[in-house]
Amino acid sequence: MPALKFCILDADYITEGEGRSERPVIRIWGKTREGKSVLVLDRTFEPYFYVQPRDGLSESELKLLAKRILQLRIEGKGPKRVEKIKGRKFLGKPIKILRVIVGVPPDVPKFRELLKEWRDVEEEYEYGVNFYKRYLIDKKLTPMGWAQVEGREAKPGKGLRVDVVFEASSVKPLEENGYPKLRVLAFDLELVEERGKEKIIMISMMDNKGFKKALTIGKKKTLGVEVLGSEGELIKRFIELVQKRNPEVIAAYNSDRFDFPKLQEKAEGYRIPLILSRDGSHVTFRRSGRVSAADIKGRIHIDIFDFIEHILRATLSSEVLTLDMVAKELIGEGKEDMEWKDIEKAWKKKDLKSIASYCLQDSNLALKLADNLLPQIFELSKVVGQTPFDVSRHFYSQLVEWVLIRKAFDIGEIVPNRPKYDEVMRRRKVPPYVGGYVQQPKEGIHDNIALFDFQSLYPSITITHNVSPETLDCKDCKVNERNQVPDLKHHFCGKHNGFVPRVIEELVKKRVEIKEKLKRLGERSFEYRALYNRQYALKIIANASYGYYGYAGSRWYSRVCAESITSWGRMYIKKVISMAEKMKYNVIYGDTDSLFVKIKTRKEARKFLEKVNSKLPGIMELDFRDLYESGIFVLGKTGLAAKKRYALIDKKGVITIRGFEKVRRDWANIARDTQENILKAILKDKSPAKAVRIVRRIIDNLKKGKVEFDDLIIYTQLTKPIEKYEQIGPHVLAAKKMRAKGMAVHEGSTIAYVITKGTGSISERAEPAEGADVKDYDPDYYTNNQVIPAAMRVLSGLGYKEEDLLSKKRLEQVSLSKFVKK
DNA sequence: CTCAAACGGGG
DNA sequence: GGGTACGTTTGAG
Repeated sequence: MPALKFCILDADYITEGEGRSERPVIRIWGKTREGKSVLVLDRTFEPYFYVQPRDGLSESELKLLAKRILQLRIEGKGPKRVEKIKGRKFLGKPIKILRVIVGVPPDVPKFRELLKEWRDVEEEYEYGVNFYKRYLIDKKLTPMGWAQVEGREAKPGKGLRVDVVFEASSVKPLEENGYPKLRVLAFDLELVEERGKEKIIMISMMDNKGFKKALTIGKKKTLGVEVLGSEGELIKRFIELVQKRNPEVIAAYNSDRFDFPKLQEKAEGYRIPLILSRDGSHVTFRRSGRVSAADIKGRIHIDIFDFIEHILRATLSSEVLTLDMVAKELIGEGKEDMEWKDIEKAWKKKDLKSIASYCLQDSNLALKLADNLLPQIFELSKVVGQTPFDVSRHFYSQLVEWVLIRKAFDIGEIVPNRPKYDEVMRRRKVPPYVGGYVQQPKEGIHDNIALFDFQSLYPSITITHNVSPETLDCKDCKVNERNQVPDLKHHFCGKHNGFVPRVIEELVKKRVEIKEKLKRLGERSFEYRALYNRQYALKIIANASYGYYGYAGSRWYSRVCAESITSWGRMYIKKVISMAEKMKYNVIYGDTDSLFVKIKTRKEARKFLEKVNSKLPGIMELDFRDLYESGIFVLGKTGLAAKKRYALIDKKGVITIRGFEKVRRDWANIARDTQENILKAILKDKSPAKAVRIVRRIIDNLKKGKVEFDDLIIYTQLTKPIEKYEQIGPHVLAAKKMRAKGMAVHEGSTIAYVITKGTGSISERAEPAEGADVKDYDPDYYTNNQVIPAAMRVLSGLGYKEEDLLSKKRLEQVSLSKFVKK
């Protein structure tokens, strides 16, 4: 029988036929080693879900139940079969279960709905697993892994842009490494507002085969830019070029929420079919979480921002996830300065060259980021067993969940249901349990700091102490065999390995193996990069497993498990801190699984590490991160629960900031700029006194009216029609005033306003920026609600009070020596 | 104190 | 397209 080897890139399903004969077709999109694009069609897989009968049902009653299910009808159509399944378990205990096989995927929730209230039905399971995900799991297929399809080759039908179509009789996973070279195309849009309407003025594209293009609208020919006659023409040309370049991956930055919705809206308006797919279908939007993801059949649309927001954010030192900051950190290359409004100015001046260079720069960065991140996304796909499209949009909790679901299938465990809405709410309302241990920072500026942290503290605890919902408070092991939780009256079984610890242990073991292999490989090799990314994927999933126990939407939710893990965590970090102190080291700050210690040399740091690790049990291990020249540590707002707020400078002068940059766009520029300047004064000039002087000068300027009007404007969006607001915030009242003046404001408008002097609430004193008089602004508001809160985030930790910023009297000489602790 | 609403990324 | 899926902060009341 003809067979073909290919790498799985994406999967989905369609249906064929109608009524009773309607059936699903699984489609797997892939690529061969030789570079041929493949579409595999599998008609052999059927949708199903599980039904658990009421406890204590006799054999004959069970048969009757199965028969009754089989007799259900939806529009004359019944389930295909009902099977009694043996050997399944639920949370470790044997369970009686029926499997209901239906015609097409949408029948699953319909039939479930019909039988869920029945007296003889206890519960239904696995009705919420997407059909194509179900297929990948049941067939043990892994995206970005290889598979062999057997069956018959078919002609690509009309409108199918693939080299080979294969009708499968079977698809089996293969143990092979690597993946084919993929063509990646990045793009970017520029829009301006013209007469109150948004308009796409440019689209740039770039791919990893050297293709580069900027498209714009106009009449005049411009060097290096292709000029189209209208916005519609522009979009059509973009579609044409995408199809011509025929990429496997389409990447952009924030394209789920911005570029594709805009393209879709415009294309619809002009009645242009937005067909970028390989099967002739339009771009569709799939809800995933709170975002709609733009889906292009046969190609992988990766929104780089989504992946960074969900997964990479935690490892980035930047807290601002703009393309500029992210690119600077990941590829060492940022954007040229061009403020958002400058694009509009350039457009009015017909300065196409500037816009094109800006737009191409964005495509270029998106392409480089894709080049950098795709290998990580692909490894995540392999570990989780879900498509790159999906894993790049998942949260940590979802990654963990899919790993667990896959494993559950492999060992015959029925997957617990997602909690219902009420249950999620109940879980959220429960008072929080004690988290990680925080050793209050010794506030101020410190020199010579070494950072240590536990490598995977929580996963290590989960494995070492067998923390799992079904091993909790077991009755079948002796007291001295148990894993007793330090601060709680709970224990975990010492005899039988729990489901979750088993899965996590597998991840950790694989990671250890890979790390061993890495030691023998040159850092430059392709294999090294791939394996490095694999171990990283394993690490982040293992680390997220703890959070999954405490996540309100979890299928394997267990507050006690989460609580127990943090309890052990506190025990271990306290142990390390007290060891450090016994060795006469000064511990500046400790948080959950990390500690900052005053240590001068790397050698000394290593020595300290060795001593500590020799005293830790099992797989618990402390790591040495880095040595820093100096840093400032600041207490959180409450003073009690210290937040993670510190800034460090390493030996090369690179600044790491945590927890300060939280000033958002609905703040006035004056607050944002002030905060930035005082951080610079402290870290670069090491002068808190200078920082205070900066704030005082700004406050003084505010009083004297020596400020730029633009720096006072606050931008807030109307997210619903004005009439629908219950809470009338400042921007809502400003919008009403605008409307009264005959200006067009509607849902989605961004309202620019300033707060003026006078009486009444802040909202009542909000005036639209356009038409407001510079002289009318309220210096007190800008001082107390903008500049001071922004400044105090940094300065409170250095011992300053609000009064210090406000007082006119000369501040006593604050020298660096007061803060630098040698 | 609670509740509603906004932000993020993009332009 | 197989229910729902973020986490944090500000201002009003």
